[in-house]
Amino acid sequence: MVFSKKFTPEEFNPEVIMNSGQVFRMKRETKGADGMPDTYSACSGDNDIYFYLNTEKDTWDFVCDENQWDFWQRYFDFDTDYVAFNNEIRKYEDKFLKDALKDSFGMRILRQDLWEVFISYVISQNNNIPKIKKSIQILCDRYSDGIHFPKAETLAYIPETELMDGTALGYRADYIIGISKKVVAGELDIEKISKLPYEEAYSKLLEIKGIGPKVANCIMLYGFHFMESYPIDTWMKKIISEDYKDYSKNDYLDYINCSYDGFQGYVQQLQFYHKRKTK
DNA sequence: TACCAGGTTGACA
DNA sequence: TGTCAACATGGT
Repeated sequence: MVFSKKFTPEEFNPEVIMNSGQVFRMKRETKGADGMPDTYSACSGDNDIYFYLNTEKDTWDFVCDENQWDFWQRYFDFDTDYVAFNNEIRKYEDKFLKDALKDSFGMRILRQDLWEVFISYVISQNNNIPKIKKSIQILCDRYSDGIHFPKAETLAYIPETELMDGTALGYRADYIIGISKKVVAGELDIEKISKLPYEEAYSKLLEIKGIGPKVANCIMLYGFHFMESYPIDTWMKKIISEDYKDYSKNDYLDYINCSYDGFQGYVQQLQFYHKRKTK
């Protein structure tokens, strides 16, 4: 079934979203040839969708099972007004952030499948985005149907040597197996953690081997949708030292938390995207 | 060819 | 509590 929605470019831009480092398996399937529009695809849990800009009606047309539409509206966070966030950002004299905003019109923070986010960000540690995408796709090809993400029940029983072989996962394979085993054994309930208050969820995540502060923050933001999470990776460190030279690290974080309370994670996403694009 | 990449762990001061 | 080498591996 097709569901149409009208968006300004400031409200929705899949090109920006899928290249922002928050999601590793949203794809542009066709590079619109012969007057056909670019078509994008996404998959989350057991749900699948594709979508494209309908230039005749000037709508974004989403094609998915009728009973999955609610899921996808939540996934894309369509209930949240990102233009309101942008208007808050415009109030401040922050040149880097304003440039970042212009550069990333249509950014949104997705509500992704918790399990996939968990494993994806364990894979992301000390890694680069093309290689993260590659490893994840190999997992999907080898241990699922090539489209959906492998289940914990599958990953838990793969020998470490096998999981390291040809996947480029390296030492992270051990973490993935460990986490999968805990889920299967019922010792780790990700859904339950996602419903805890911020601080409690964060410290629960840090108890898990393979998850440190950065990965925990990413899971909090991209999985649990705690919009106040502000993951700091090598790029964000670069931004703080190069583009906010006048601040000490603590002063900088105070500035972010005070000025953009409740959507720090969105601000971070704009900054991250912009910095990588203009490197 | 070195250095880097959406870092974390465990050891040691 | 803070610092630091080690960790696998492909991208740049």
